[in-house]
Amino acid sequence: MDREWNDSQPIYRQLRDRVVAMILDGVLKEGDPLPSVRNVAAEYRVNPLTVLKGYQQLVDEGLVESKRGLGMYINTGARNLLLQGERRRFLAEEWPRVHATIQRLGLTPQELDAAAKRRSSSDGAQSKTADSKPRKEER
Amino acid sequence: MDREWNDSQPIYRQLRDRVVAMILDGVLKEGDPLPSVRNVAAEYRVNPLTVLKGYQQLVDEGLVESKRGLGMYINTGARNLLLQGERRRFLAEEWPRVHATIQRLGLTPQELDAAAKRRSSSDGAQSKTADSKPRKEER
DNA sequence: TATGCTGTTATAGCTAACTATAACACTACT
DNA sequence: AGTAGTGTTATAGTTAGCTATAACAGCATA
Repeated sequence: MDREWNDSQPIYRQLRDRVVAMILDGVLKEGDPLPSVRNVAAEYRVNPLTVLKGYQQLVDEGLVESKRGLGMYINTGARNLLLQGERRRFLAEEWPRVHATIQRLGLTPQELDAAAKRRSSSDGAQSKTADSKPRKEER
Repeated sequence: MDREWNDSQPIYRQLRDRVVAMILDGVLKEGDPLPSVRNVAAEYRVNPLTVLKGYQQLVDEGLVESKRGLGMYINTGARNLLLQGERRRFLAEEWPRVHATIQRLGLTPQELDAAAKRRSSSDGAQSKTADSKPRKEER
């Protein structure tokens, strides 16, 4: 399990995204309870408030419901709501930027496919990158 | 012209990314000066320090060189260095995540193509005119 | 020398994100 | 009633990002 956090985005946002991914992947089904705030906080060594903030986003989006003393439960229709909303957001905001980058770098479908497969394993070694230029060290 | 900033990333990072894009697109060529810190700050209504921070990243990456009293100039070999580095970073870090999202949402190539096209109209960075502000271009 | 453009540094203040610690409120189960 | 699990709120402190304002330092040219 990933215990690491991407430095380019707030933790609570990444937390929200992970739950979303789990719902879309069917790991968490409608009616299921989310992992408890305290559990997640302990597991990932993060402040409970941070976890709560991520969960609250999901509540605000109408995806989960909070039952005090019980837990937070995934609403019925959550997955469908996500498939609509996330698709729209991705196509309108994220994909155009990514697409432009792909064009800019001149990446081929072959390269992209290869990189996508390599995903599950942690890519430790990249051998082929030739750093031809000596780096400057002024400061 | 985009005066808007993406809320999901710090401005200085986005600024750095824009310059990188302009280098890759050939809008800025090696040896060219970057738009001055003060100009950019005024144009985008942003603090000069924020601009400087973005530019400093480029210096740290060995892409541009700073000449006090003159300006910041794109190093020779910058474009090549970028094509290497950005490709590696994108394939290793960004693409796997994006690819997973595409899979998860069940997006088809048709939908992706359509969304990609809808973007270039509002983007404008591809045209040859680098700047709306008339700049001195002698060196 | 004076002006006007560059990059750079210094102070100080604001907000968002995250943290630590603690307490409160509710529910289920024994 | 007691306990242990939930979510929730309160207080307070740290850091990163951004801002405003001002000054300092180097280069080119009239």
